[in-house]
Amino acid sequence: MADFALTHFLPFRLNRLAAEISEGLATLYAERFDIDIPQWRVLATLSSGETWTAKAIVASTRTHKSTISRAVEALSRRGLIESIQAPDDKRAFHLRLTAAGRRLFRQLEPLVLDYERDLLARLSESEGRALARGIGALEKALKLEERRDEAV
Amino acid sequence: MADFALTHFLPFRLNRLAAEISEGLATLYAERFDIDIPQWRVLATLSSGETWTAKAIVASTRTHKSTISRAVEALSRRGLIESIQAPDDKRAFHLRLTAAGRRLFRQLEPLVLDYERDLLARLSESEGRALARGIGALEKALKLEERRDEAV
DNA sequence: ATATATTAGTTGCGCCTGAAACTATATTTT
DNA sequence: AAAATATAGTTTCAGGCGCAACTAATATAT
Repeated sequence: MADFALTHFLPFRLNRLAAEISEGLATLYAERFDIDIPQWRVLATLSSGETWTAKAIVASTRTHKSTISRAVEALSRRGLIESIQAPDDKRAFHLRLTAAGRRLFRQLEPLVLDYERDLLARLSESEGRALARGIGALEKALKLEERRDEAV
Repeated sequence: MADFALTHFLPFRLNRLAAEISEGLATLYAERFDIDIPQWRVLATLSSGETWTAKAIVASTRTHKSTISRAVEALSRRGLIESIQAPDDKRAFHLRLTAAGRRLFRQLEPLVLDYERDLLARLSESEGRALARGIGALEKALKLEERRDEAV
């Protein structure tokens, strides 16, 4: 029987990579801005300036709706996003960054982009391309690609 | 200012992929064997037949020591692994699968290998190679590679 | 029109996790 | 050799998470 090697097993390797990379990044913005991962996802999603419903953020980020709900509440409490009841559906809310939220995101953005850039800089160009190709293929296989039509 | 797109951001993409893939896999073995992810990692690590200390499993899997401690306790309680005090260091324990543990792993192994195979089968050969290359490069950049000298 | 089913978002609850403190043993320093 | 420091593994505790139940509103079926 061939030996099973956890450290060669794709799900484990992806998990370990994601944990390692996320932890570094999350520590970065937690320390300076007291933002956690779900909150970061909401801010980043809203960063384009468009309004999104919680439902659309859930679909786009594949994060549980209770988690998004709590992140939205925390960000609202801090005045970083605002929430306007949808006129056509009183259950739903159009969310968007406030001026303070945009200001915070402008500080956040270079931080996280630098983090990503520094990480990718440790790969050769062709390794970087291979990574992008492999990840894209997996996303396609799992139907995780961006679906613009999900946004409000 | 260039628009920031969370869905193109490497840490997010890795996280989402890992979550999606792990969840499917973990559900698979949770349902049939009542094993959770940390327990799976311990079993898989011990599957070669060698003995490992908890410390070595922690280093190899990059899982928190309290998590490994609890997984080891649960597996011991179920008689799937045994724990022998190290003669040269009374703080440490040499862990290994029992006969029942080996039996369980023999059932588990084809399940998880099929899962991985089915996943990779949705990629073309060259996409699969790109993925392996990209992941390997990231692991190297983060120094996550297997370190055989950490065992025992 | 009314009843039924579905949907957007929230909340209570139990579980898991990691940080930090702790115990027992080993190692290093003085 | 005693004291100080480090290490293997456990445990307590607080925080975060997902599930499932819930509320309020909307859509569908009869």
